[in-house]
Amino acid sequence: MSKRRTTLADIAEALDMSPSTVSRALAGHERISVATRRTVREMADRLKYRQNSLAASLRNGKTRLIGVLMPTINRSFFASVVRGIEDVAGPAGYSIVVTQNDDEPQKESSALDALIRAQVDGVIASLSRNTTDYSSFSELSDRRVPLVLFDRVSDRIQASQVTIDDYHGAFLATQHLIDQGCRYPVHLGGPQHLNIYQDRLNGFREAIEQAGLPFNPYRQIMMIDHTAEGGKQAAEELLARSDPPDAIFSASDWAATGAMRHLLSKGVRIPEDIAVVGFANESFTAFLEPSLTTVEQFSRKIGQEAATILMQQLEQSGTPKARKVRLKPELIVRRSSLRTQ
Amino acid sequence: MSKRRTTLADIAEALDMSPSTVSRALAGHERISVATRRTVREMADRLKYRQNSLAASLRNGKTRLIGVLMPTINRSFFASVVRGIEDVAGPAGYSIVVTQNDDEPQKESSALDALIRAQVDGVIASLSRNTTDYSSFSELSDRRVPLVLFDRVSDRIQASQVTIDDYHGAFLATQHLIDQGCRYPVHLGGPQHLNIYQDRLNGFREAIEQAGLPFNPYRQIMMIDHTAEGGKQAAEELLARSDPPDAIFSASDWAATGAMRHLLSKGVRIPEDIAVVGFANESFTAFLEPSLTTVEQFSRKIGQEAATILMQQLEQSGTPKARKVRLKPELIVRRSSLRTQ
DNA sequence: CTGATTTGTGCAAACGATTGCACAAAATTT
DNA sequence: AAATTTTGTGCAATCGTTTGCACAAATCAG
Repeated sequence: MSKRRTTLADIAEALDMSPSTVSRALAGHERISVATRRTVREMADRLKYRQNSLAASLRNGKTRLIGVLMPTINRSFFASVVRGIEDVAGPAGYSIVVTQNDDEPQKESSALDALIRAQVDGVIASLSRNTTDYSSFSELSDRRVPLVLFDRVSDRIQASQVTIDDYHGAFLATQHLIDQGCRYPVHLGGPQHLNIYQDRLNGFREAIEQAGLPFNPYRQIMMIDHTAEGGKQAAEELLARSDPPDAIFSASDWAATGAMRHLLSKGVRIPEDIAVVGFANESFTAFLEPSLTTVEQFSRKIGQEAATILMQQLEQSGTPKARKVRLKPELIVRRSSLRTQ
Repeated sequence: MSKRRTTLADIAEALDMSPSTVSRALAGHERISVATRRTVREMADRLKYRQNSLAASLRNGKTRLIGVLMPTINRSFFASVVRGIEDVAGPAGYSIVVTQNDDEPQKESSALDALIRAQVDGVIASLSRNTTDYSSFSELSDRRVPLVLFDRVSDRIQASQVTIDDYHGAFLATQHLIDQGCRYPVHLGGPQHLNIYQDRLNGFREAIEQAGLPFNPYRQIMMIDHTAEGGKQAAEELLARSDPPDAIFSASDWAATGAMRHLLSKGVRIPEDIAVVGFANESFTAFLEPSLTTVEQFSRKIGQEAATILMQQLEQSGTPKARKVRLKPELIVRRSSLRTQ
């Protein structure tokens, strides 16, 4: 059997021409006669030739590989983003190398290392929860590898950004709760060094203040772990208060779900006693009982945007102008917050 | 600025030695004196050298890249599998290239093409729903690229396989329903040319027959689209019957969820009137009302197993012995099926 | 029919890392 | 002190493609 894979040289030999001609013929170079092009293509087919992109990349400095770095692929938001990236990058002839940081800065930098070694043409990344040292990223810009950040971004890194307007989403959600007659909403927030959680909190506060309602940050903001369990614990704590809230706006669907389950198990009526709104529009939220009002953040679209921007930066050589795109989120009103008829 | 990235030659020049020595020093070659090794490593650090794996791969024929091909990454099962693959492959120094087939055979073969061109060392794949032509896969074996199939596999492709025992999972689920006193369960099945759906159906049938209950395939098996909507439609149809079932075993959690919502909205009590069991243990199923009994298929574990097998085949050169691993699923009993106290 | 283009192809040098072979210097043995 | 082994390093080829330059043959203009 032919142990070695067929190369340009093999085709050349079979056709008694030089590898250069074969290369050009396959590339559709204009100076190669149509006849030769056909012959070469046929022989290439017959020999099942596949370009060795390693060699090609080495030669021309482009791999058509794009690196993706995210906390974990294993969560619907991020998986959707990858999907969105693929939507755009795939048809453009790019392949995707996925790496994860597990919210550990150390894994982040080793993942970036791997991507650099793989000579990816560009990188799309969301920061780890604990990233404080941005030097790993500066290595990218040193090497002129275009970078697009999404969701968890930082202005301290020189890069394009794709985010959703978390502030606006939170504002809409809170305003909606107030519209429904809630007067004392509580926000389940996340780590404030991440812009997304900060923005959601700000939108929450702003909506309350604009409505002229009293606002007590100590009573109306809880920092929690954004899991179902974290939501449950928060709900427990809230119910134990002498003045439980009449609404909960969670920065995540998971915590909202956990809270909701606990409240229901304690006989609290949703939304009559306490209205609940989540964030992310996880696919299952429509099927909860009651169905959960939440904020759609168009994760797939985020990936598409990020990839589009990256593609642009890759095509136009030399122009590094960082772009910032901010998508508008959308409030999805469902039963968990719908008090009025 | 240094436009060009630093290469071995740069380090060699700075240290006034040959690239060969530098290469060996970095690789920790024993014949290089410890002193030289140190000097070289320090200079490499100072110059921020990163190996160009393209060049290295081209030279030694290994890319330390593994290709993953699946219907869509955008579904929790597959995202988890990727996670599992990463768990094993990452620490072993491999990077992952993700491609999708969207259940279209044509995309499947072009994805494989891309992987071949990228010279991946091995491939982990789940077949597209409609794969009938296996020639794209035979190109892999022609090129001696090890292949591990998972979940949706085919014996017509020469490759290792990692699956879960769908038959057993379905059997357990159905047996449980019978234990709970159900006498007339209906199965919501999927496309029978996929082994997984076939196995689930067989497990269902077998459990009924072993229990000595009557079994009418025309009344007790429905082929549906496995989405929430598909489940809802199935439920509608079942309720319209003169003899509605007393249990539903769905081949997916999504259909089970859709069915459950519809049943509840029509005043059917779950599990008293109709017990429901799903398949997959999607993360949200614990939070449905009632919480959904389902079958855990250890998706992350599947990925880990597949990667482990692939790693083995990559390390031991020349031994192609295909392995088949079949994981045991686990029944997760929750309220949607728990009739007895 | 001569000189200027155009057309079609080949040569050879990259791209960056690795490695078999060679060989000098140092260390060891006799 | 000579012979042998060990240690440390360099030379040069190689992996498979691409491409600037060169050049012959064919075509065209005058």
